[in-house]
Amino acid sequence: MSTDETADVQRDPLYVSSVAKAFRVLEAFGRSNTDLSLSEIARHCGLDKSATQRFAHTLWQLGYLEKDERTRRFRLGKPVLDLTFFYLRSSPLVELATPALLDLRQRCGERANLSLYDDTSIIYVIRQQSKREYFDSSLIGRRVPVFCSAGGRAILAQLPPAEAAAIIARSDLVARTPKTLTDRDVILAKVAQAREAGFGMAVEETTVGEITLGAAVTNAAGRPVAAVHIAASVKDWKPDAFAEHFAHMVVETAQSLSRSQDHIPRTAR
Amino acid sequence: MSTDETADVQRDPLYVSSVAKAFRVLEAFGRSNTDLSLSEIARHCGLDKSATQRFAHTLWQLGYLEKDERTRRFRLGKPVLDLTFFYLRSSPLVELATPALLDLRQRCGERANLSLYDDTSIIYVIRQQSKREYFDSSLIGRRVPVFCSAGGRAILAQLPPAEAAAIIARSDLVARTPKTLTDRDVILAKVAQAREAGFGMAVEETTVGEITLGAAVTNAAGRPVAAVHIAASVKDWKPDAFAEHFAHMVVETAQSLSRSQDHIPRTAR
DNA sequence: TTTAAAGTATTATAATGCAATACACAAAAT
DNA sequence: ATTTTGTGTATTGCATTATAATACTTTAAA
Repeated sequence: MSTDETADVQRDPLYVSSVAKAFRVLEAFGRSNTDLSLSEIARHCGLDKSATQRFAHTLWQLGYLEKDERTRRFRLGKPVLDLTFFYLRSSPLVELATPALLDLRQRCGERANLSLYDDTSIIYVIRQQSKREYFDSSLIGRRVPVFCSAGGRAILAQLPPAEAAAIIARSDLVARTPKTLTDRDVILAKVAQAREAGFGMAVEETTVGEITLGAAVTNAAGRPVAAVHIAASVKDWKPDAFAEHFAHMVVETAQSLSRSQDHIPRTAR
Repeated sequence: MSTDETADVQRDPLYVSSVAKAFRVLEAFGRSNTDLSLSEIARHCGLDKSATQRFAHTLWQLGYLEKDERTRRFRLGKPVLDLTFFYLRSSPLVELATPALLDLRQRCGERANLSLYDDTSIIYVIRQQSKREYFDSSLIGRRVPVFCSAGGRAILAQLPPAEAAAIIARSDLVARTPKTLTDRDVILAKVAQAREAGFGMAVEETTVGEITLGAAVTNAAGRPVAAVHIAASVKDWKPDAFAEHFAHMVVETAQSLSRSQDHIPRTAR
């Protein structure tokens, strides 16, 4: 992304820059929620007309882009879904968590999720939905910053405090709702609180009207790798009551997944 | 994939073959459900040692592959999940179907799914789960052949008979369970039956113990683009009773999604 | 009808990706 | 211990391949 980084990899004889450009084209579709014309793609990913033409064409040949012959606009192709399937299918954690989250949803009657930890964000990988909700929230692959999510704070709480602080420092502390906490120290206090309690909470910080509660899943080495969390409507639950009713279930589920991480034959992380 | 096809694209001056090789590396992970070593990747995708080395390295730099520094084995990276998110988020059909399927699940108490049609297979994109089930079945991105699935047959039934026959002819008619129908004519009869009834059925043809019922979603031009389907246990339902209870709900949901395809502002297909 | 803008096709140039090869390391096998 | 085999990593000269400029075509707007 940064120019320095680009300079670094230019000295790397194994680095094939064409591949990087192809992915910049695919990633352009993250900046728009509609289909894109060739020149829109070029604008989004900063490639010139020729390069965009060649990579869009190649990706289209491979099926990773679809093209509407009438409007000449591109969209992502269905093979991107295959890659996600391969990812999920090969994850022992996802496999174990699937039935566990279904149980959790049935026991608490609210939406139950598993998210994977990735640097400054968490990514939703399993969603056991119970009620209608905001569309984006229902999708696999959604990223949410750690600093303003219940699961993210639970994860930060399992990291050495210095490391957690570094993650926050590296995060883009932008408010997603009017209630998002964006002050570094206030967030760290919330993380400390999560460390104490064994679970994190966030009230309307990522989505208006939504209250969430999460607990971290750790690997055999004690490092957080994921979070189990549940979400409900602020109309149905006051924060205290929510925690009192459900915290123990969420924590239990997360701990049970953490324990099973030890016995997994395939490589952990 | 075929040698002819490769020859074709070699004459295409816009085709960047490095990109294709990179995707062959990613697709290698579809052939295994564990992580892969460099030489295993090479074997799976038919690239030589050097090429595999360079593309795996590049994909790793980009984050699309993760590498366990201890075992030196690769797995897919989390960014592949982002692409699926971008795909799903930009699909008006997925957006509309999400609440519709949740309703459907709640009304019939069984698992409700939306799958997209792609040539000889359908791909699961929304899953509203209700009970524990076979792990693979719970994942987004799973592909199932049209010839042996309820939704697939419902889709074939909406195509001109000649086209449906061509799809079957092109399909790899391999049995997935002891009960999978693999005879061309028997399958076409099932498709005709689905055309008559307005919905398709399959009993233990893709997964042992599972009975499924599906209806096609068509776009404004009347072409099938997806299928709504439900799945239950053969222990709970005999085929006739299953259809009698639920067929109308599934068909209704599919039709309602088909109708709404007209009014979508963004490009349809 | 003109003008602009976007998409598509072509091509000479050299930079880039290529594959052979050499080196390093580990785990079996002897 | 010592060899052998398989795997991962690093290097490099060569020419294939991707590149980017440009010209052409189509579509949309003025």
